[in-house]
Amino acid sequence: MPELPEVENVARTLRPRLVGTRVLGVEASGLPLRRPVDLARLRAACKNARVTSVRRVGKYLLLELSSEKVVLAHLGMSGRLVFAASSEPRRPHTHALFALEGGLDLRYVDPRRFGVLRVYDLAQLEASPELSVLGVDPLEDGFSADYLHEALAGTRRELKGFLLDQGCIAGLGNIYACEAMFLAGVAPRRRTNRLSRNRAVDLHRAIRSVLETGIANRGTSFSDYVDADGEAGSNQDALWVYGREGEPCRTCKSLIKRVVQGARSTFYCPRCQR
DNA sequence: GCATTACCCTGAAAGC
DNA sequence: TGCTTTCAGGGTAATG
Repeated sequence: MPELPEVENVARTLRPRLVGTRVLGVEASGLPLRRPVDLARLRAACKNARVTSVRRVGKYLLLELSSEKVVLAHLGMSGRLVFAASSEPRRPHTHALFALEGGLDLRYVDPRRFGVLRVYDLAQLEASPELSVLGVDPLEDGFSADYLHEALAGTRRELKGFLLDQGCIAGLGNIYACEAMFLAGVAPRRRTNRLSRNRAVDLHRAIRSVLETGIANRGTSFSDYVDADGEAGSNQDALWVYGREGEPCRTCKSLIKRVVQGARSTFYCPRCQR
């Protein structure tokens, strides 16, 4: 389940082999992802264009091209963007394939098809329906303790729902939201407007910390996630609460609890988080 | 404005 | 063993 750290690692592993490389052609399975894939538009944007940069915004990957177009990709729940030799057989659920010069492919594989693959004009990217609604990226300078405190104070939602809202903070998903709440010592059902400035400072620090740790550990690989080189991450071994229902808290030994909020599981320590 | 629910989808795990 | 059911969840839309 790719969240910000996993997408960041995909971007980092794509860059060395992708930037400066020419795309020779594009193929697609014809099956829709979360939205249909417009193969004609992809081909027109990519054919004989060079990749000029690979960026990440929230959970979105952006491949900028010399054609002044941008390929926007979201990996959904089970999506992978991986390199493969063009001679290598295609794995099942390969929904897009970018043939690169040098005999290499970049392949988009997504069994559950919750992902997104679209093309935008570079000049219109920021106004796209995907990016225009995003809040601040938590690794960017704009994500300060002040920003977070103000955003928390401006609503009275439950904290967990706030953290998952990409319009507030772009890039947190279920795993890192749970981990950040644990590190900050805040209960998932706490109303955001009831959090003091000190608690906001703690939460800000915790969000940065769990994301940076996730990146350093090359992502959390529970089932599907691998980077562009096909390598799994190790952050699943460093989690405090996520997926640990009924197991002892690593800090106080209380049993980790699970509740459902907005149809998503939330894991927390009832003693450490208040 | 916000919470809840359904939906999209497939593979893994659980249940029988 | 083998079949069926349940569950997982990111984002969106509909509903209350």
